[in-house]
Formats: sequence, C-alpha cells, structure tokens
Amino acid sequence: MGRVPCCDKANVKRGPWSPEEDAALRTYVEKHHGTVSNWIAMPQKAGLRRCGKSCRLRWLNYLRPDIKHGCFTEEEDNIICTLYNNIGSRWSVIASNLPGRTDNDVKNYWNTKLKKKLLGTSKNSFTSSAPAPAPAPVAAPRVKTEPAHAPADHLAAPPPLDSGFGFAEELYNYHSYRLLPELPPFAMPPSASTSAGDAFLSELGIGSFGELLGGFGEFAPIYSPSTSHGTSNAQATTTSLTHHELLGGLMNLEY
DNA sequence: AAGTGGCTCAACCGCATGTAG
DNA sequence: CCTACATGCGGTTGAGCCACT
Repeated sequence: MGRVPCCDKANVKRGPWSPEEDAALRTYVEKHHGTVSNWIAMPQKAGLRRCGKSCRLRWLNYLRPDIKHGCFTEEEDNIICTLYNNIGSRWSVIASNLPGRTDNDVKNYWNTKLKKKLLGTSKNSFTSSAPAPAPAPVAAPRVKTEPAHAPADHLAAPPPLDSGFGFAEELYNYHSYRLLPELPPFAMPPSASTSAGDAFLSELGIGSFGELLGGFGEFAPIYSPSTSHGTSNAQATTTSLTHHELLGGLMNLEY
C-alpha cells in the first residue's frame, strides 16, 4: 500500500504553466480575495487541469501580487546568511524576514549563489559588513518546541570578530557561538533604549521583535507582541519588557 | 556554427504537521 | 483518542539558457 496520491496524476497537467493557466488561477484567487479555502478542490472550480498543490505553489511562488522578483540586495544576503547560521535551512522562516521573497526563492538563491559565495576561496568573497560564514547547521526539526540554537557542532568554527561588523551582526554572532572564550564581552550601548532596539531591528531588516524572537524559540514564552505588532514601538505586553530588557536578556541567557 | 558543460529557477516529490470529524 | 485528509515545507529534478571552446 503506497501513499494516497493528492490528485489523479493521469488527469492533471504537469510542467510549466501557460499564460492562460496563470490567468485562470489569478482570476480565481483574486475573485476569492486572495484566499483559497481548499486548494485540492480549487483546480476543478477554476477550470484548471492541475494538481491543487501545484496551483498553490504557483500562486505563492509566482503569481502573488506582493512577490518581489529580481536580484537580492546585499542587506538581504546578510539577513539570509545570519539566519542560516542560526537556524539552518528553515527557508520559510528566513523568507518571512524578507518581504516579498518566497522560501523557494531564498532556497534557490542560497543553493545557487550564496553558498558558493560563502565557500569561495577568496577571503573577501563575502561582503565586508556580513558575518563570516559558519559551518551550516543541520536544519532544525519542524516542530513548534524546537531547540532554538543550532547544534553543538555549530560551535566548531566561530566567525572571527570583525571590527566592520555592526551591532546587529555582533549580537547575532554572540548568540550563535555562545560566547566562545576568545570573544570579548559584548558591550551593551550605555544609552540602549527602545530606539536602540529599533535601530538594531532596522539594521537586521526585521520589522518587529516578534519576528526576531521567532527565530529564538526559547524566548517566545517571554515575549508577546502588543497590538501594535509591526510598529517600531512594539513591546512585550505580557511582561512589560522593553527592547532594552529583551536585548539584555537575549545577551545574558545561557552565557 | 556547433557542441558541451555549467547555471538558474520553476516545478515536482514526499514527508511532517495541523485539523476536522 | 483515532483516522483521514489538507496544507506546509525542504530537498531534488530537469528544461532552458548562456558562456565558452
């Protein structure tokens, strides 16, 4: 007994999508205000001879109106590398930090360009402001209670401290490599405040602390975004923690 | 101009997870 | 609680394109 197929493979079209199919899919989804309640039933309703999963993928990765196509910026490179160092190949999580990018896009970009860039022989092959490449962590299991940190072998080769690193990169490295003895203590700016936290997030290209902490599973329980989630003033309402306190906690926990 | 080897990226596959009944 | 089904996700494939010889 094999798996139950998600569709009748003999009667569905496969391969590249035609402009007519794209139009039919786009029309259907837009008619339903961008949400499809049942992708399996959707192709028949839209008059498409496609697998529902294929339709969903086509919409999410290509037809969605907010998709950003084209070259990745250096800032996006940095975010991808930083998050990959921390959480491994969890492309959907990484993509969620890059507005307009899909997990497939990020994955393809990593596999075809970034990985080579990082593994390149030139010591300057990576951008000067980016964290140095670390051994790729094994992808964390896709469970909600996953360990937040990369596995221990991740500690084998920490990135060198580079004076060119910004606050954000240093904090991430600090987190990623568990304060190896050779790393000097990370100094919190004396004037650290909500605005410092905002600047930190802005530097990472992350919209809210909730997004940041989403990558650090064990911090999630102490943080609950306020109703102003996504704004620069988001705070941890359940604990009344400020950005400053969260940053402090982020740096002190486990170290 | 033709051959070929590498690269890109859309699409597919199958497993994991979520959820409704 | 169990089962079946839908959805989400990461890994992989292969057609088409391009640069090089």
